[in-house]
Amino acid sequence: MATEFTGTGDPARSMALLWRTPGEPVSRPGPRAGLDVDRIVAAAVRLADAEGLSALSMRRVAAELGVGAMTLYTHVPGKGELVDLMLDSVLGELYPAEEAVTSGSWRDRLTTVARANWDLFLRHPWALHLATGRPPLGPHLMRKYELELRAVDGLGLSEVQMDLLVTLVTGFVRGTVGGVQERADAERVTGLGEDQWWAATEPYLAQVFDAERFPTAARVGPVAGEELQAAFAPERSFAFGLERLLDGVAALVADPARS
Amino acid sequence: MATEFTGTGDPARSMALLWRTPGEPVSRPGPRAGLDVDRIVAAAVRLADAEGLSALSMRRVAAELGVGAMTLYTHVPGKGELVDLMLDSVLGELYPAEEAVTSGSWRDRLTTVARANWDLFLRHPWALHLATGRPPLGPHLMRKYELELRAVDGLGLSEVQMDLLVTLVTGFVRGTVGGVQERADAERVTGLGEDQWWAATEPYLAQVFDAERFPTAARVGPVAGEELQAAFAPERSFAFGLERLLDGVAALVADPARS
DNA sequence: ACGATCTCCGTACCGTGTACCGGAATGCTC
DNA sequence: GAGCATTCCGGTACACGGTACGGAGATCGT
Repeated sequence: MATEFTGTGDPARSMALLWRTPGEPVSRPGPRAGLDVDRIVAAAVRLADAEGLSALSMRRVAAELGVGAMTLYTHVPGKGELVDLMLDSVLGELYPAEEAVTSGSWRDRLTTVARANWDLFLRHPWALHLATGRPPLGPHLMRKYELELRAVDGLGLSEVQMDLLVTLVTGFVRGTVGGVQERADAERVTGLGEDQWWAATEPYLAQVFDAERFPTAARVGPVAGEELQAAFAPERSFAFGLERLLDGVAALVADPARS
Repeated sequence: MATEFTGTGDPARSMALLWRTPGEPVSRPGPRAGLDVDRIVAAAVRLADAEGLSALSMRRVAAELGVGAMTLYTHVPGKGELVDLMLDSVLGELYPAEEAVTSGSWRDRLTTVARANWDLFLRHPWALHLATGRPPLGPHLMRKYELELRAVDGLGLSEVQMDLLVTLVTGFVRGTVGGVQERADAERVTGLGEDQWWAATEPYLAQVFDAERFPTAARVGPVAGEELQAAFAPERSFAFGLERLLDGVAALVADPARS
């Protein structure tokens, strides 16, 4: 699994691709293209969904499309731009019904935002491993930002507070789903199930673990391990964290001047 | 920058290395080793601190130590185990003064936890890019877990709630510092400063951005961009998020049965 | 002195992103 | 219809990655 950076390509070329700015509309010489950007992006997303970001190589994507590796470079400047396009593409899946983010109580709206991001990361785990310090400013990212801001609009918060709040909620989801996903990824990478890994590790831990040095861990660890290993554990973490977060937001909404 | 997985090696071998279980204490034949695990780990941490996780290759670490690449494999089974050792090693920097996490109000204690994790990730940004679905259960990770649990002990919370809460706070820090760090990383990877990148991108965005479709973004974006681009912006995000989180925790502490 | 055992490491294999260049297909111009 | 600029396609090659393999030399117990 590799971390890819978004926004590593030429900004002009990236923006043109993201917004699908038509090149020359007139008919030009040369053979008709048997391939286009959308098909490449779709194939890359399918591949990354199925086998993870580490399986996403130009050769693999090309093979998936039945073309040579270098053919991709006719349509996409490089892997960096492809990753940008993949991300903006899947962001288009968010909020198919806009009303869900703009109507109801602010608590419901923020829950919708969190849940939507959660689901998206579950569908496309590779998106977690993208470093979006230079986000691909494509149409779907813009729409996402707009709708999430609307979810916190009209609460008497300042513009900066609104931005901070949206970032906080989406960041929380990113962190939480990351913890969940990393366990699943580990299973695929190591080929060992969680229980097998634990069975192989626990005896050695028992040898070195000093319950007198770590009394609280000795007390909490087993209980938490038991309780949070079940299938619904991710839901538990998500729900618990979101409730705390929303309670904190409620305090802010009640008194916006507190921060 | 690559995401590395912790816990990819043989559990038995990994645990023996993490806890530095002595092998055969008697003197054996063969030349004296000119290298040991600690020196390798220290060199690897230095390298990753300075140049990022993507620069961390076995060849580079070996070169740093003035030995051949394959020499490392005499002391460490592979790169996966080396990463485990690196992480547990830097976790040892946390909480040099244990009292800070065990005394004072719970709000102060949790602030200390968050701040300590924040500082650690700033010192060792590569740690953010480790997928810890199978955490290296070394002595320093154990100590970290113990101390962070103590920070939320005695508040009337259940064991599971304690574990969830610690995970929530550290997850929040991870997410927040990630956003900050990714910007700095992007600058190094692309060689473009944030302002240069924005200057190159903004004209294209202006061409395609439709203020009527995205009115809220049009209103909030510029203000937030202005306000949160300054040097202290990371601090702002961190402080804002932590206050919301702690306010939410206060509601839980006041009424532990609510979740 | 011998043999077992250990440290060190050169070579090699496969996989990566992509620069470079040649060959084939196409549509515009004349 | 001929010529040609332009475009698509993809084979080859390079530097770099982790590490399997096996050999050379050092050092100990016997």
